[in-house]
Amino acid sequence: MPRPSRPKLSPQIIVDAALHMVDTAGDFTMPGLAERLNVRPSSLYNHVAGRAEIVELMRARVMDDIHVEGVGAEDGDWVETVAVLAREYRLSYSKHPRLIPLLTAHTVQTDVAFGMYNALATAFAAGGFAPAQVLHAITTLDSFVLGSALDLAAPQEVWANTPRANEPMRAALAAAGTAPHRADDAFEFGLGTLISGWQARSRAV
Amino acid sequence: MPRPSRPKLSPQIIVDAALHMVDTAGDFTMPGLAERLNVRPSSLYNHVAGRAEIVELMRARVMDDIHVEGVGAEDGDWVETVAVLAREYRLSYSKHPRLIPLLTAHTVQTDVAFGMYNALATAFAAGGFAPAQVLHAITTLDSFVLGSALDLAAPQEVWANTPRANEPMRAALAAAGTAPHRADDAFEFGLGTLISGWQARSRAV
DNA sequence: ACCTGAACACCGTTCAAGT
DNA sequence: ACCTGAACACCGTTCAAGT
Repeated sequence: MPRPSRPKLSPQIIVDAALHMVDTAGDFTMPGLAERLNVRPSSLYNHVAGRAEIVELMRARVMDDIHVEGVGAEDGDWVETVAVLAREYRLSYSKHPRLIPLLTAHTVQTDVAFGMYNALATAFAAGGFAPAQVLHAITTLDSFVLGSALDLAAPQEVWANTPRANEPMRAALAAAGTAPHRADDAFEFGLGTLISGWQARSRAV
Repeated sequence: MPRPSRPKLSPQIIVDAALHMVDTAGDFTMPGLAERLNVRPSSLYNHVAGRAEIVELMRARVMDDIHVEGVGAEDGDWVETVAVLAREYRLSYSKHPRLIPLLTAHTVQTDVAFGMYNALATAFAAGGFAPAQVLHAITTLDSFVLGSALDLAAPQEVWANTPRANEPMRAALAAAGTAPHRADDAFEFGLGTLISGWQARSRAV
């Protein structure tokens, strides 16, 4: 069968399949992708430039998943706006935790996330931060969310049975347990810490 | 020349060369490594298990570079201790920024960094945090430092000429400029934010 | 326009053969 | 003990050939 009346492939279809492979296997290859789509590897190149472009399309997919509409108008609470955006940002990552390591391979800062950056800038400016501080605050949140997302992809029993922990560390590990939402709790705690810090610095101005 | 009286290779030598390749080229391959060491690729396997182990050895090299001795004894200021450790932690990453993406590929939490985790646990416990919060605080710092390190590997003109920025964002970008230490400033700002937040929560207990 | 088959350069790894 | 050469399976990509 040389060519069906309707194409068997599209960027859309390819990205879906690649994302599924990453979710289940932690990575993807062009031959593996082709097999999954019942196609020869060379066929993929009729729709995407190559492997790198597929990664970028997955990045865009995740970023587009972030909802910013409506959040954080002029109606006041900049702290709440930042918190909502941060959670939304991380939530979109958490849907495909194993994708994150692939995305950090190049750190190509596409402008896909600009909707969120704009919303954050508005919120921090409303909080009274100077322009230079606004960018730093956004960068801080960005670093924290990305780092937290990497934590999601880590194996569950990260710090299990560890003989080399001292007393405070051992107590901390015992208290945290291996709760399935340990990473979630840690994220909320960290976000709370950042917000407390921003509030303190906002008042200090 | 089949075999010299003294070995031409060692894990030490291999890691040095790999690190140099990553620093200059952003990545390394087994053939490239071998060529640089004037050796055939298969020779490498007499000293390391494979490519993955080389990556782990580079990770260990970076982590061992962190100095924790002496810092944060019982002598009081837990905030200062945390700040020193965070800077030390990030400094060791910043010496090989292009290595970070390779390290995040697996997020293997080796216990190489346990000296620092222990020191952090002691400091946060001294700050009055409950055991469960201690682990969350450490995780927060870990995420933030790792995310910041990735920022270091990013290209310089990250947010250059961007038409889609709104007014607050544009002002922020203009204020920050493309200072060579923009990432450094952002890190210090973020660390300050976290510390303010921890202090606020410490007092609140 | 889009799928295929064959080909290429490259990679990571293994292993018997050498000294 | 340690380097080599040959070999293997696999990968990403190209491109002329088909319809």
